[in-house]
Formats: sequence, C-alpha cells, structure tokens
Amino acid sequence: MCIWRRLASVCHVLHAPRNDLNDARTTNLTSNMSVRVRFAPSPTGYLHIGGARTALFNWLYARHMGGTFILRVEDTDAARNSQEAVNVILDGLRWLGLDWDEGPLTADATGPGKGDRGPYFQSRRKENYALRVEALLSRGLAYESEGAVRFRMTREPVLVRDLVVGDVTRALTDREEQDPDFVIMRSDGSPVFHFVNVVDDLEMGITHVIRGEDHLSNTAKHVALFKAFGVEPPQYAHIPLILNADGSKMSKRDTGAALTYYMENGYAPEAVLNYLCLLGWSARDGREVIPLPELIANFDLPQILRHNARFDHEKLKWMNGEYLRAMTADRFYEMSVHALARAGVDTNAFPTAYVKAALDTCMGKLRLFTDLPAYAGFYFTDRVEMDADAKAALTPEARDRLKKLRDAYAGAADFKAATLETILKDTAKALGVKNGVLVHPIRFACTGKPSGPSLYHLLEILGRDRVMQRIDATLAA
RNA sequence: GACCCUAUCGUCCAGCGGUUAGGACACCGCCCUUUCACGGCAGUAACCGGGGUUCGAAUCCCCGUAGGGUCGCCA
Repeated sequence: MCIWRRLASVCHVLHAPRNDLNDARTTNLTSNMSVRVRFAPSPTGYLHIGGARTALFNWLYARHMGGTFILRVEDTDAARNSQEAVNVILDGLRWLGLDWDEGPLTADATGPGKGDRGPYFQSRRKENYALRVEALLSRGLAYESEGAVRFRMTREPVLVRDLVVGDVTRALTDREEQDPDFVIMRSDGSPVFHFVNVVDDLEMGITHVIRGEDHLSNTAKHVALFKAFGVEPPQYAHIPLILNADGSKMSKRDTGAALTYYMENGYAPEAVLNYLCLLGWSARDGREVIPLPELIANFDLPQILRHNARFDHEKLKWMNGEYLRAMTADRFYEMSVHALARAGVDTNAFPTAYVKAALDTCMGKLRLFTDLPAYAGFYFTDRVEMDADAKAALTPEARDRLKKLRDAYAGAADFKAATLETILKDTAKALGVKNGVLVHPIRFACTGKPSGPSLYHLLEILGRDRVMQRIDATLAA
C-alpha cells in the first residue's frame, strides 16, 4: 500500500499539467505535495450524520497531515438552495468543531469568505464551468446533443486507485454500454454535478478526495474527466457508509440521521465526534475514548475499513456519558443550563450558587443532558411531582417514620450533608430499622422519584426550608 | 438487468498463514453503595456456505449466497 502510494505521488508529479487549461496555481500545487482536502455538501436543509463523518475524516486527515481543509458549497440546485439550508451545514460543522481553512464565512453566497481559490459557492463559479465546457468542446472531447453538452466517455474499463478500497476497475454497465457519454451541461446551460465536482476539485487543487462509498462507481466518470483536462486525478479514499441498526440505508426520516438530532438531544459534540471516528476506523490499540489531539495524531486513510457500519445509538450514549463524566464543572454547568432551559426549566429564577451546587450533584451521573430535567428538575420547582412508585411506597407506616425523621431534622444544629446523614442513621437506629427504610420516603418526599442525586447532598442544597416544606406537604397529602 | 464494493460475537472494532479468536457497547450474575449511576470481578455470544492453495487458513484464490452502492438534463 505504501509503495504504490509513493509511486502514485511520483506519477502525480510526472503527469504535471501540460495544456493551456492549467494555470499556475494548479502547476504549483503538483510540485508541492501539501494536502488539500474538501468537504462539499449540498445545502438540502439538513446535514446527514454520514456527511458529518465525511467532513470529520477530511478534517482529521488535513489536520493530521498539516494540510488544508476546504469547505465548498455545492448549491447548483437553485430549487433546494437557501441560506437557511447553508446555515444548517455551517452550524453543524461549527458545533463539531470542524473549522475550515478555506470557504465561506457566512451562508450568503455573495458574502465574505476566506481562501484564494474561491469562490467557494458553485453558484458563483458559472464562468469557470462555461470556460471548461468550451475547452472540451473545442478539442472534441465533448459535443452538443439535443441542446445539452455531453462528454465523450471512454468505453474502456477505468482504473480507480483508492487508498481505502484498493485498485478498482470499473467496467461499463449494460445501460452505459449503449451510450457511455453523459451530460455535463444541461439544455438550460447549467452544469451537472459530475462536471462541476471535477472542475472545482481541479481548480481548487484538491489532492485527496475523501467521500462516501456511494460515489465509488461514479469515480470512473471523474477520472475520465480529469484526464480530458490533461491532469492526473487526485487520490481517492472512499469511506464506507453508515447504516441504521437494522442494516438499512439511513435516510432523512430515520432517528439520528440528521446532525441536529444530536445537537438538540443532549449530546456533547466531542462525544459525537469521537463516536463517529469509531465507525469505520480504529486506533488499533483497543482504546475507544480518545482525546482529539490523539485522534488527529493517529488518524490515517489506509486504516479505514472497507465495509459499512451500523449506527449503535446505545454505544454513543455510553460514550456521551464518558465525556459528561470527564467534562470540567464549568462546561457541564453551562451545557446543563441550556438543556434545562430547552426543557422549560428556568434556572435564572435561582441564585447562581444554588444552581451550581445543584448541578454538582448531577455530575458524572448522566449519559445525556436531556436526562437532566427528569433527574434534577426537583431542584427548580415548588411542586414536586410524585411518580406512581413514590406514592405507593408512602404507606401509613412509612409516613409515620418520615414524621419522626422530620422532627429530628427540625432540631438539627445545621443542615449540612454530614449532619443530616448522622441524624438519619441515629433515627433509623432508634426506630430499629435499616437506613434505607428512612432514605426512601424522604427521597420521595423531596424529589418525587426513587432515584437521583446523593440524598444528603440534595437535602443540604435544597435547604432546611424547602425540605421541611416538602416533607410537610407529603405528610399532609 | 449490468457494473462496483463488502462479509469475525446482537452492534462497533482487533486479527493481516500457526491465538484457549481479543477489546468495547448491550445483556446476565456477584461485589461496592443512602437511591441511581460509576467502578471492580465473572459470564453468555462470532470467523456466511462450498471448493481450492498450504504441513497448517478467520487470514490467500475461486464460486455461491447475503448486504450495500451505482448506472439521471439529482447532488
């Protein structure tokens, strides 16, 4: 694999551009081997999780190689294109932390961008495409037919050298056998995907095309186009697809198909990013929770698997829990407040110190931020909702013991966790029961639930007034 | 229909000619514990089928089967 990679690099140089279509920038590129990769999504209104992983692999490779990561918006389909749709992509990439070195800065195609190989919106590159079409026409490599421009496709099998899949020889299908040529410019003058994709990769000096395996078969067309322009195609790396748990294709409607699902459902971006890496790639040393710098250091194309992977939501949740546990208190606090606000829990109504103390008791206990409202909602409400189990557990006998505990707490010198624990245990001993017999009723009274944060700590944070009030309300009910 | 890719526990990965086929998630049991988590220990569970090559195949080759992808004036 390494050997042919090096050979391919040499070939690339040997086949340096030799016709007038290739300007100085392209020539310059082939002489310095700095890696340039791109993520080229179409603004359809959502960012597919598989697309997010494609972006991630491109980004990781660029960072690993010290190369350039380019974002190019393939907005040739005017009907589906909108700034809102572009923003979904920009927001998604930013959420994951995938910063691009070249590309748009805003969703506005006419707006500012960075990089000197633009424009980075295809809708702004019409002249480039027109010139390229003209060049092919003038050399007889394309021709007009029924108002459209068609490219003269080779009838010979095309060799695609892929860093992931290996050498692939693509023969024509029976349908292509009848008419191998394909349209590169429609009768309305707009260029077609295969064409603009190649033109842009060529003009932007893309060295490695890392994309989904669904493009593998079409790569023959791209290779033929590159050759028609007189240059060697870039290196290809077709990565396997992400499927649903049942092995079916992940389409828009499927749960978790869109990146926004994770943004809105309590996931930490670093956990999603880490999990995505593990689909079709591994560090080989058995580690799975891997810090980003090490991900970058270890990532490479040849280790990418060749078969599709099914998305395991359970494992992602586990990994999310791992990241929540390792998170700094400040970040946990910030993300928690957002998650609570999204669920309609307004923490602003409470003192900051109280909110922080309350959230401290939740650290390390959750897998998703969306679990937080149910887990810690009792801190931020005046009315505790008793669930069915809680009600059933509050038998007359339990109420009687709760009353005893209430009286003991009423006389507590202070309301610190350690004190409360001592008092509860002493009370249990005096009643001749196990600690748990008292623990459960008071937890129910104060939180309404059978499980939650450490009892003594949550009591301390709620404070004497709230605790007494909740016990009394429970006893009165 | 044709072309292309793929095939190890339920899932994600390790394995790259000789291993008691390893790890993670999930699941089950036990321990820890104020609940729930976490953590610790143990367990169930896999090389798609058939032919070759080889002293020896999960690993290499062929066929079959299955899954996925592609053959647009969609991207």
